[in-house]
Amino acid sequence: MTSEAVAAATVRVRIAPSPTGPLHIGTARTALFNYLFARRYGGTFVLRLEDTDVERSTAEFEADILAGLRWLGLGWDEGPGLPGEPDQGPFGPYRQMERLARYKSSSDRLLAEDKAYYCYCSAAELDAERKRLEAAHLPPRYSGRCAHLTAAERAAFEAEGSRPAIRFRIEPGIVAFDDLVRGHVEIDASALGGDLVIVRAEGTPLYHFCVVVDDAAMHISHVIRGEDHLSNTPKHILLFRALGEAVPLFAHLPLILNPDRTKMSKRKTQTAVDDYIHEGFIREGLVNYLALLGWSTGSEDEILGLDEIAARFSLEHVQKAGAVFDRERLEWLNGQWIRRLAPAELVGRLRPFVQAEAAAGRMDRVPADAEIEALVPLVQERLPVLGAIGDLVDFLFADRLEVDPALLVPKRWDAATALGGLRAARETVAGVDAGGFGSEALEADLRGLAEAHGWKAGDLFMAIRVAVTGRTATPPLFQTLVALGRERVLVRLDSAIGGLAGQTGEGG
RNA sequence: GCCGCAUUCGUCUAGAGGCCCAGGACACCGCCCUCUCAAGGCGGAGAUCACCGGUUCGAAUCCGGUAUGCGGUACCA
Repeated sequence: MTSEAVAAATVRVRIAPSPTGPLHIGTARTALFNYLFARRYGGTFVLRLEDTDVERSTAEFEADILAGLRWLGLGWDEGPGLPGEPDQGPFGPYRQMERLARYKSSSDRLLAEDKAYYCYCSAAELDAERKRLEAAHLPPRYSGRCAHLTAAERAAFEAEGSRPAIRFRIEPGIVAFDDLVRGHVEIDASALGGDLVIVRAEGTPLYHFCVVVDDAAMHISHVIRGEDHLSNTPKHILLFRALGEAVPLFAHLPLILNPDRTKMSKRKTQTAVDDYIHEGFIREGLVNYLALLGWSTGSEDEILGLDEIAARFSLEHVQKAGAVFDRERLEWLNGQWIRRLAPAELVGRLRPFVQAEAAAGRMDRVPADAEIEALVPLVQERLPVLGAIGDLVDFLFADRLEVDPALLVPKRWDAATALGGLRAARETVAGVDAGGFGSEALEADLRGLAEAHGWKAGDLFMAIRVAVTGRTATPPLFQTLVALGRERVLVRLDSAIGGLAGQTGEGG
């Protein structure tokens, strides 16, 4: 579709998650594409909760989904309000369980027009029928047994106390539509499995029915959703027509895949947006990555913020084939965005992760924001995710350090050399008074020390690094020493010397 | 089984008949930088554009078929 054609129409799109689980990466991406489409063409982005699966829907999942979408920055123009608050928008309510009367009146109308009928078949009967067809290698399909019941037959079922479901008549014919991503699609209605249940015997309406009633009522112009709904689209089109409603345009997005190229699932890939948030992925990184999963700018630009993406977005560059979720690429992009954060901003984002380190006992106190900000230059380019902060700085805020004596001995050294090196380093550090305890002075002195003994500076530095941090990979050593402070450096060097001396059998 | 959709480096992708013996990014490998880890720079390897036929002077790009994969096929969404 050309952008002019889109602009000519009033764009109204929606995301319609079911609160039957935490916000899923796939839902987040579908929401993102809808949001982008609305932003790009000056349209309205609607949020609707599809909570008719009462068994599995919960208020907690609902809260998680709304919070996740907000966290991503995907604000909606119309949708349900917070608990106790009114819904926003002229076409509410936006929770399907609050719209039951509307589905009822729509199904009544279909019934009155004989476009739908009552079906008394039991679950057991339908199951047996399906099994029989399967065994005969035939596609499962409703027989239509209740399609033309007489009033007397109906009365008999009612007398038995059996409660009917409502089925929508699927008339024969070819259903065709022009998908904005896939082009022209045609499906023979005979392949749809027969007349479709739209209301359960127990009285609640089913997804395929609600989605159509609501998309019509909410004047949705473009249905942008996952490819898993492509095969269901003819059912929806038939329902729109039966209801006398305008059929919206459809755009089916490629699926997000597991590494084995099956539809992304919890079993094989981490799917909850929450889990990514807790690992320290930031919204900029996640949004950027998700936008590039199945869409491209058409150019080689790829590090883009939400606003830039919205300005460039169009369905024309949406990919047709499924896309494997690549966590490494997500991490890279996330790191790119972390590096772009202003220091004060990064401190704010880091705070919860630092607090979690303390809560987990890996730090003995929670550092103040100013302390974290002082460390930003040392850590900012070393964080693929915010959660990596602990490994980088926890030794600075831990009273006691566990040091593996084996790590104190650099590869080219033996234990005795390491011991000598650490003792000499201890003396050198002790020789720098508190006033002159800066990274340049320390580096100059320690390099001088290494040279005087004929040691490779890197070896000496590694021994010191392990002694004061317990780790072999850390931020730059001299700045780390300064951050630690003279006294603690001396204490830790002493402790390492003691440990190593014990190892080598030598007295302190 | 039936119906539908898809198929460019391991992965995400650029590509709309000649600019492509296919470009970028992640990952991988080297080198540089370097106190470690990163980051950054430079370079490398990696795709007979699923396959087969056709159209055309010329096809990754158009057409047909085949294969493979995935999705759908519920009184789930």
